[in-house]
Amino acid sequence: MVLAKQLIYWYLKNKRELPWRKTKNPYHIWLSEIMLQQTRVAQGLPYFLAFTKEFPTVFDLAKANESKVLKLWQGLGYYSRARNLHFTAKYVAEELNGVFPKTYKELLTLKGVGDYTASAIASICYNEPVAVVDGNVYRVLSRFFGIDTPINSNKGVKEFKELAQTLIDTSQPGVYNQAIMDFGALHCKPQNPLCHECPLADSCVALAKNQVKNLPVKEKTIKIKKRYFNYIVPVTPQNETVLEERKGKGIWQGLYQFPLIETTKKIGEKELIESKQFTTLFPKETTISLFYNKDIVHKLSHQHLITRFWIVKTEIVNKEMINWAEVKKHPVPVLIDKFLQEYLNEKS
DNA sequence: AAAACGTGGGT
DNA sequence: TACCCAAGTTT
Repeated sequence: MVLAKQLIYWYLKNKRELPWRKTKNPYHIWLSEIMLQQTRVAQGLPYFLAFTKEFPTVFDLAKANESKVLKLWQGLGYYSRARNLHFTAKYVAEELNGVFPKTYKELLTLKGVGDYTASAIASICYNEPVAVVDGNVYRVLSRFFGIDTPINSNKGVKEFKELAQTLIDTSQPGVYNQAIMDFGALHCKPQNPLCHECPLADSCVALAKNQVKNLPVKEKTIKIKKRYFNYIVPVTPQNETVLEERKGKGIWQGLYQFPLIETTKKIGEKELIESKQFTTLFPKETTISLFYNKDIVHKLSHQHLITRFWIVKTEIVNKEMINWAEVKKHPVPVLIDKFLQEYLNEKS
């Protein structure tokens, strides 16, 4: 296929030197692919280096406890990836003697490994000719072929996967897959693609029809929900506080936070200290103060958390208390980590 | 099978 | 500012 050859030619000239491109070790490839799901290379790179240093083999990762894995993952987001990563590491280490599955089909059975990741690992590590379809591939193909099927519709997913599979260079599928992705990331970018110096300009349908900026098509945007978080930060004379693990469904599962009083609308100090949750937490009198003089709005992909941090000085708390020195050992959301940095800085 | 799941960079 | 979107997967 001409397109494949052109992409590979471009890739060999323009590719980025990345640590996971020096190896076919499936542990490293798997780790990098999980980290890069919905994540830019620049953001994932330091985490890849930290993980490979801390856990040189899948056995090392399997041995760690989940909290340590989450701590190292802290700040990378989509924490289910870290939990699935750890689960799969244990599975591979304990059930498969540390040997990763070698086919697309078997790789798909691993937790956290979907169509894209199975294709990436199978092609890069084992030369299986299975095409990856990530955000870059959707963009490159929709423009090059002028396809306006919404990429997040069932029809689009199927259509693009089938098309991608017909284009793959079966003699070097791993190189081809990385070529089309790097081309999408660096050249056929979402905004300001480099069409004027594009090796595919002659045959690009979107360019010919002046539709580049309209492709790919994505249907419907999610609507953002607002939530109101009041974090209660206990401080005792013994230099203790309280940290709780987030459990069950929802955001930040497995991460830690201060006791949270969530409300559907803004509330003031009076309502807060009269609330049942607050009075239950503190049996003795307290001194309360707001840490920031304005609300912190922490933005997630699909919700805005309007947040206040309340410093509560007290003798005793109706929860398990820990020393402040222990706090930084726990994995916490970025929202909490930012507060901690400023609070501990101010405190010292 | 639509919705949930984080964070940060870019415009 | 607000919105897009980034090497997607799970439920």
